[in-house]
Amino acid sequence: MLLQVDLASSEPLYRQIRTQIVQGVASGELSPGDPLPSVRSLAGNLGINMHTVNKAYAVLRDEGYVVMRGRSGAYIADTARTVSPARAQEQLDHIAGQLAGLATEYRARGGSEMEFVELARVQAHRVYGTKGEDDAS
Amino acid sequence: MLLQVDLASSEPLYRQIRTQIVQGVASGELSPGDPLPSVRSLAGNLGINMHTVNKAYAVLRDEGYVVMRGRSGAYIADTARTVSPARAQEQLDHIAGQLAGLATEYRARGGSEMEFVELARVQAHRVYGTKGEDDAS
DNA sequence: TTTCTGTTATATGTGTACTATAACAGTTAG
DNA sequence: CTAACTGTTATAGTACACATATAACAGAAA
Repeated sequence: MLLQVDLASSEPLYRQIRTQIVQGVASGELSPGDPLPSVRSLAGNLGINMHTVNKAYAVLRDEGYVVMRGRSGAYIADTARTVSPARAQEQLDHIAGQLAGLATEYRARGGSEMEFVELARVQAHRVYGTKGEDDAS
Repeated sequence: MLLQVDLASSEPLYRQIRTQIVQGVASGELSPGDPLPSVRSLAGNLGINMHTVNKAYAVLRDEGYVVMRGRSGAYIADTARTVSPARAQEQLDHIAGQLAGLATEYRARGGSEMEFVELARVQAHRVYGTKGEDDAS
């Protein structure tokens, strides 16, 4: 798992790190139990401050993506068991709200409903087409 | 077109105003040629500063949603003719990127590709089901 | 010409992001 | 048990975005 940050980006550094970890989980490159580098070592490698990495880890912890184990450090969590049902619902509602917002923007541009759904389908296929080692329960 | 802002929200005021105008365009409540209130009067009605409204209008102008006409004020633009092809492509790429990001978040939660597309379809239907007085060229 | 439009300039206060130094409690390798 | 390393918290400083406030400007229209 190679992490990197773009200092010139308008996206906050801690957000970039958080997103890359989530991408790793989504692609299957990171699995439950996998260890994350320590906040100090990662900060050193990226050339940024320790607290910036710590904030990214804290966000991932609050979102249920990561669990902390004392000195052992941070590990990828089993999201299905770590995240509370209420929190999971919040996150799903958030994604749904975002989708509605994008649909609104798309419609304001004059795009049709069918075109938007098709665009979503294409993007989803791109994302899910990456290293899909997932089981279908 | 009734505009309102939430001072307690984490979303910037100028962004709230911008989004509501776009929503009006999407729903058909606002059509090309419709006038917008002056920055001073709207600021007065909302109880906020003139520059905050002015920033919202400037963003809408840059995005092609609004055109200015000297003293007459601001009017809803004909987005199809006002927005340059290059700018339109940028905006579409932005929406596609956002969709990919949401798909990634969804997959990291353990959701399937089919479920995500279905969620997008439902949200799109909600958005497009609102006052659809659009023509189908 | 007068009035109103959006626009720009400058200044102030607040909140977030990032950095820097320092110390702390918990866990674990030795 | 002890020393070392983990994430965590506290405090402080800088930089930038957001919102406010006051002021003035150029352009278009009543």
